[in-house]
Amino acid sequence: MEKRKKTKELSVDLRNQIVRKHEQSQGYKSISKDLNVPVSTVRSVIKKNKAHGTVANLPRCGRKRKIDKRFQRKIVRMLDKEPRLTSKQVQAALQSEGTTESTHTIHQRRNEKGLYGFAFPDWAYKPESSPGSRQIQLWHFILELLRKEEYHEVIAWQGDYGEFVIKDPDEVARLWGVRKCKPQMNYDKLSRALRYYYNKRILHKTKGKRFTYKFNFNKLVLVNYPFIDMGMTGGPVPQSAPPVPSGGTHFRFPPCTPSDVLSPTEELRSPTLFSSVARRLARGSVSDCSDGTSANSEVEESLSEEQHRRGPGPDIPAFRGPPLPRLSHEGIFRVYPRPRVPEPLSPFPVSPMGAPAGLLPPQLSPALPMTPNHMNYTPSPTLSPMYPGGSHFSFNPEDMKRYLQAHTQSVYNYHLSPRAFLHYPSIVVPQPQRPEKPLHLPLDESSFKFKLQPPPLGKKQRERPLEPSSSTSSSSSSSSGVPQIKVEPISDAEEDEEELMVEVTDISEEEEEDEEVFKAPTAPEQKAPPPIPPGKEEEMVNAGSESGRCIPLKLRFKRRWSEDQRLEAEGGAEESDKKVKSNQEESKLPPQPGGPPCRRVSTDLQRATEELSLESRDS
DNA sequence: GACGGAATTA
DNA sequence: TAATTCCGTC
Repeated sequence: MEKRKKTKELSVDLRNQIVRKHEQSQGYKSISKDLNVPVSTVRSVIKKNKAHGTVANLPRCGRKRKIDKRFQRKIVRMLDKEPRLTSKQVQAALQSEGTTESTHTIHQRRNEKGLYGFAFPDWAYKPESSPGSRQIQLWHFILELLRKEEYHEVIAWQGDYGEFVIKDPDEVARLWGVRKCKPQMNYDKLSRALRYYYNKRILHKTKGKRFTYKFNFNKLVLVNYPFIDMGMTGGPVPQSAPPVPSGGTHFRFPPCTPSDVLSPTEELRSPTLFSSVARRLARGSVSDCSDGTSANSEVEESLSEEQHRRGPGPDIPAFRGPPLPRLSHEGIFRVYPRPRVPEPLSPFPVSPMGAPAGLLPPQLSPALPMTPNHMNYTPSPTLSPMYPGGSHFSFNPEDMKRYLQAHTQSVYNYHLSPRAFLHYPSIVVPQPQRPEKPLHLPLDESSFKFKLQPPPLGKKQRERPLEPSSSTSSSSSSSSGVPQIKVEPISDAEEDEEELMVEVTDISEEEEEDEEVFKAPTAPEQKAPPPIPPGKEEEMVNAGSESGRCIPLKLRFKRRWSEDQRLEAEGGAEESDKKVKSNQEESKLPPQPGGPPCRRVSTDLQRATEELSLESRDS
């Protein structure tokens, strides 16, 4: 197993190197020589990588390449002059010079321009206005509307970073309906779709503001570019940094298997966390991309299935600690300065409406800085990751990197998930506004504070009587000083830390496995188990556990509760100490002080346990 | 209005 | 899989 992991890691690294070299137009043989790998490996790695859409389909070696290079230079020159040229415009220009080139190829050349190898996934190039296209995703459509000035009366950026307000819900819904060929579309339905984004962490609601939502650009970036290697350059990008990523873009090879997603190094940081994450990943990776052609999704996505069950984040309590002050945009701006430069690489092509052919905006038009980073961000209520003047959401990897780096600061401020950064262990998380109580990213397990939380109640559970275990905790919560699974109310101030809490919950929710941990080997069977009546399996487990040393979690809580009540009655001042002790002892010794020996199977006890369970359920 | 479950659809 | 549709609840 160990060995296998190592090989995997090595191969990922190797693959990255191969890809990078290939991106730098190095030939297969040369790569093979440099990296001491067979040419066939190089070929297969590159082939695989192309299949994932992460490497631009670079022209092959040989004569054809030279021709392509010529085209490329031409296109590049053209795009240098006018980055906002659409591929069609480039095509037209080339045609006027007697060269025919498909827009697809121009797209590719555009990708290769200056960054060699970072190709945006196909979805990003979907023609933005292809009426009737059912492929477009709502968030994409929203972004589209947001960047068009003509819709600013309908929907616009407003308030916080990434926050937008739907000024005319009916109109937005209508537009969405038109786009999706759903004439029956209305805001109610549209908003339902938006609400589904809460679980995916793409969007969340700005509480108290009508029709106001907020993008989690972090999530969008990670969903669509989960393999941008954040760690390779590190630190702020110098002011002189080129507007587009140059040769050294760090784009990881997309994982072929879930185990590739998390390198062993990452996993080592918190075996519990990461192995758990990896397990989930192994259950299936989800693509968040509209046409399924693009990069895989990442851990967060795999986690979201649980979040989905659990309900939206904001209702989940956050970690304890004082609310963190919001970072000013200026602060971020200062830390990561960046020249205003044209953005030729936006996945959102210039709208034909926004930039009619032949009437191209000046290079430094307000529409140009269109990256979702803070660098171009000047505090203003109307500003957004995308410049209001009909600009673009940039998936330029360097911008993504800066954006993410800047956002590590704002993780605490903008509802961004610290979990997202687990994928990028090398990222330096600036902590300029740390309170005394540091917010530990769960990289260091020992410093990670767990808070037990019951799973949130679904609608059904809310309506139905509580389960035995939860009724125990809820009944215990009525008496003070009693150990309990604490459910803390979330305040708006705490909301910012919500994500971390979710992280904790994600792990602690592995209930089945947690129970396994507490279980001792089952006692030898004494008699054939009677058929378990439906709905009584749990009781049977509880009862059965009495016969062995198997103490299910729920029963442990019950015992803790009665024990603590007893202690409380005695007025024990060293209660907490005892709790810890008893907790420790509990795991070693058979509990039930004064009760019958654990090994003796008492039918009375069984019955009592069953009754208790039933009672709890009924209450 | 906002939320989210459930069933359904493409 | 990403909505769409409907609807009960807060």
